[in-house]
Amino acid sequence: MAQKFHNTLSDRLEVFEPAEPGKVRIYVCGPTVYDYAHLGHIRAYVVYDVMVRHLRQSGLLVQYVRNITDIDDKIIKRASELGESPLALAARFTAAFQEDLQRVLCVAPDLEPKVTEHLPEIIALIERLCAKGAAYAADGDVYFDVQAFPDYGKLSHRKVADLEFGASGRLGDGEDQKKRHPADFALWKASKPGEPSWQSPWGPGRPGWHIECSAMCMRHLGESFDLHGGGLDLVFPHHENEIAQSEAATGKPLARLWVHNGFIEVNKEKMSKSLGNFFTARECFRRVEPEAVRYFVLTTHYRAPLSLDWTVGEKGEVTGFPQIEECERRLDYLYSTKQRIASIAPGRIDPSAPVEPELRELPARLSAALDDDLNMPVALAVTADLLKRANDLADLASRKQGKVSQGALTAVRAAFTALGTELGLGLDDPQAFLARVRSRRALALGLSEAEIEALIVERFEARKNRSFARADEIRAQLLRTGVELMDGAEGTTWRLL
RNA sequence: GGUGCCGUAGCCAAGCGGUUAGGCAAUGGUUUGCAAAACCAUCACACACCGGUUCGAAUCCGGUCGGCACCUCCA
Repeated sequence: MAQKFHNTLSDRLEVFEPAEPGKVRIYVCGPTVYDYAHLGHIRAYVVYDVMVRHLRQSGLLVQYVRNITDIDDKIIKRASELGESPLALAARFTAAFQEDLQRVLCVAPDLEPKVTEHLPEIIALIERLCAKGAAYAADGDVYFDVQAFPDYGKLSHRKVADLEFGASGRLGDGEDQKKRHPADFALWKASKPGEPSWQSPWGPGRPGWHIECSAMCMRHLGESFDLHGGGLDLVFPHHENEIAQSEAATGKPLARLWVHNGFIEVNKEKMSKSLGNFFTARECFRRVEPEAVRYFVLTTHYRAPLSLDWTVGEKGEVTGFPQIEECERRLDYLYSTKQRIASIAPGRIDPSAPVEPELRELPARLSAALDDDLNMPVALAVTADLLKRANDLADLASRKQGKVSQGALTAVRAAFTALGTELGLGLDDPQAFLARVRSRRALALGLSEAEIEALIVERFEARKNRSFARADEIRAQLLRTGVELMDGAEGTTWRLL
């Protein structure tokens, strides 16, 4: 089965074929670790996580590299504000980042290289560029000479002549006077006293923003590899510059397929650190299950904008994220369904009954959706179909004399497994997930689980004595506080509205 | 100024030239001591607007309107 992905380089959907059959080498630009990850970061890394999971599920051996940029101007600035050493600050936020991604069930990359561990590679690459005449030193800095690379602009589809220099209003720090051309960018920056620095042929300094990715991806994946990914905002200048400095040095295409994910938007604007309109992953995890955040990312195609809403209280404080809460309810449904399937009694299973062929096709449909430029919303539509069919089976098993086909159950379980391996959904223990969500909601409403349970016991006694009036009174009383009772074959359970 | 993206039924969201995408909400039904959950049905002859191409267009082309992004901080 062939995968198709949108290639930013050609701006078209392309059939994805790894250079080495059966093996895929992927590099995804990781974060600059000067703060906690926000939802935009989570979106990006969940998208590439689904991609990696899907490629692996398709039988490919994937080598997944995602860097950590642990030295940079913003890290230095934040560290000095906090009175912390830049490296300590970076280490702290690296750990937080890894923890956040783990909570949204992202598989760890095979390698997570750090800039500070690749200074020799970075310096060697800059020297190589200088030797080729593609870079020049100026007063302790080294710049890439854009005019020496005729292909400059091929990724972002723009011409150097068309660039509006200073459009973002960030020029004038003195760098432009050292540059031969305004589009030239720093490969190496001389350090100021007190800043972290490394020795180099140009004096003490630190790497520019783009060179580290070129050095690290080529170090770990070779001078040419299959797929390079990142956020849409990295297309220009970051990835354009990566291409320029890598290809100017090697003469080979850096990556064949360039994939970019869209932004999370707030009030139709991009969520970003600079606009200050972001929510950290941690803030969200306090209100919803991390897996619901993951599900939320899957609800929209990865290249389209994903718009985030939230509710506010009287003091203007954030009280919730309705869309993500909705995703949590979908996961509630998913886990309840899984639990229902798991609890079908052996006596209710008919080993010889036939299986609807549609049930067996579910994993293939899931896979086909992802083959098509990682169409996650369609994968969720397949998921909805699975859950409906699974509940149908569970309903059948709970009917008088009802029996379900062993083959159907096997097919449903296989589909659940595919859901976990391809989308990373439903990997938790159903009971644990459902109990956790319920407890958190009860806490948010200020309800005591023990009191609820006590009332359920009282109601059970009332019902046993056929005192339905009292039973209904308890139901109504709990309902007023937001607790809904559900009488099932195995006793009464409850949930929060 | 340059380069792109988006506008789909009450809300969210697929779609890439011809067959019911899907979800949420709402309403009706099956089920239940009463409920909920679950399932079924309806809402759905929707595709910003105006032209054009085509046997056929949400989908292709041209234009208009509205919104957004990038043009050296960004996932």
